[in-house]
Amino acid sequence: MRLRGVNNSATVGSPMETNLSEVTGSRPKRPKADRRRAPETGTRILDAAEMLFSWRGFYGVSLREIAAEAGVQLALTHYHFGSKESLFSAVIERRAADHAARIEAALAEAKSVEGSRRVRREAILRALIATIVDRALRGGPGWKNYVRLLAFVANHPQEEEYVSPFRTHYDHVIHDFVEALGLLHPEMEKLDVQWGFFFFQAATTHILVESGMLDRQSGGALHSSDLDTMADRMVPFFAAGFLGLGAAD
Amino acid sequence: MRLRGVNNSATVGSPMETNLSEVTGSRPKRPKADRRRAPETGTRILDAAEMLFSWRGFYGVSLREIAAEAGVQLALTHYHFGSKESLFSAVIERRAADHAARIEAALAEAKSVEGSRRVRREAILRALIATIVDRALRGGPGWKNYVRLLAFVANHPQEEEYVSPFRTHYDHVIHDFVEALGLLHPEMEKLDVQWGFFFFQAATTHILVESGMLDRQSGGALHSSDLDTMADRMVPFFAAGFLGLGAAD
DNA sequence: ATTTTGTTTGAACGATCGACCAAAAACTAC
DNA sequence: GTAGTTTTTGGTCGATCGTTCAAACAAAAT
Repeated sequence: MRLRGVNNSATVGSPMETNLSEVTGSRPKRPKADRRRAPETGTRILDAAEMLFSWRGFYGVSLREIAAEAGVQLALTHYHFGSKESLFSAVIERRAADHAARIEAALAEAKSVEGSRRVRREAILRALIATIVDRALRGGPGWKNYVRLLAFVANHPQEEEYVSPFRTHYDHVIHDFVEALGLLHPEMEKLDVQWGFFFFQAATTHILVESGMLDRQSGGALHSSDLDTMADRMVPFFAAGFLGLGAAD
Repeated sequence: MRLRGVNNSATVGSPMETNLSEVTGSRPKRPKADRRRAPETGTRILDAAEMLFSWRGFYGVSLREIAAEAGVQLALTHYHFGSKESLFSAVIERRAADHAARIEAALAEAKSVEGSRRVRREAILRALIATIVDRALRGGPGWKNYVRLLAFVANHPQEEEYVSPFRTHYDHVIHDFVEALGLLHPEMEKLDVQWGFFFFQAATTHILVESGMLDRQSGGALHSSDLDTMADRMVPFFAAGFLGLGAAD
């Protein structure tokens, strides 16, 4: 005879949103240092979900697959994260803030680069692609999946509801890049600056899903997993692209 | 007590693959002109599937949703197309050959354009994007959904099995574009030509899903649905991009 | 040692999934 | 009009979906 309200969110002692745990610490009991009790489960589920979501998207993966991949019981996914959508959000929340901050830091450094307009423009573009590639290749095992998931979601129509956590963390990053490029190019139409960066960002997100199209076309000579080489080619290509939209060089 | 073999594909009188109906006409009965009996059902299902798949992908749509959208019984999807995967393939097969042929025709015309290398390069790039945009905007109601579905699938990892029908129709198109650009630019590394066109194609497919990112960033000044304007900006941008990879101009 | 709290187990629930079928209906051919 | 074929109907199949629960277990706190 349990009351079954509108949404009796998660049973009694569920963790749920341990993300914002360092707010002001107004919890009734549980005084101090308790990081050492559940060393894995939550992380294991996040890792498995991150990997599977990045390949087949939100709809293409079941909680049973995630639990099996993580080697835990199905019910633990609900205990730790409440629902499938919350788990998806948690996967994003784990890295998004750090990722966005790294990109912003790289942009800040790029804005202080001296040199010709071409050099400074390339520095700005490199700040985005190099930071993303760096995380994908040198951020540890989960990061590559996260980057692919980021690209996967960015390529989805805006109508989908589960993409909103991404927008929260990355929209202002994109805005800052457009602003920096606009300041560098007062001679350009503001709309054309937006177009140019949009093309750059579109290519970036598409390529990161490793669709394998490139590998097929080149007969093995090129590999979409060779992200460092790709970044080295993208920067001069898209920097030159701005010339086609009226950028002075 | 029906025999239930490995795959007793579709019950007795199912149409199934009426696509290749103009082969050599070796069917036993059914002599001539019978186009006027089932004016809709199959088409209605295809239209509904095309629309729903383009927004939420293969996994995100159920046959019941498709049937409801088409206003027909669920079982009719199985009767006309056999399975969900076959229906997905049929959606692609309906337009892919025509679409690829239009792009190839535009490329052939572009290759005969006279003028500077810049002019000829822009003509080649325009052949792809303008043809796609033309179908999306002026091809009739279903085409816009098809183009979005095309982009949706192109942005998926190659491991997915249901993307193969797309590859069959479009891989050689991409190859021909790379070849044309390579002939126009003998001074460039062949790999760089591939990179350049890959960036162009990546931006194209990403943008066509109408992720709405552009609309948000520009505060309403730009609309990703304004595809004609986008094509006009893409062509000079990506044509100039090749300069960054060593193209003479 | 006992209570309290947090975590895991194993099993179900109602709903929905793709697939399938026998019978009715609609249509064509004779 | 009757016979034969194609299309539609309404329903069911087993499997799987996300979610939920009571009970068992583990770990701290008292």
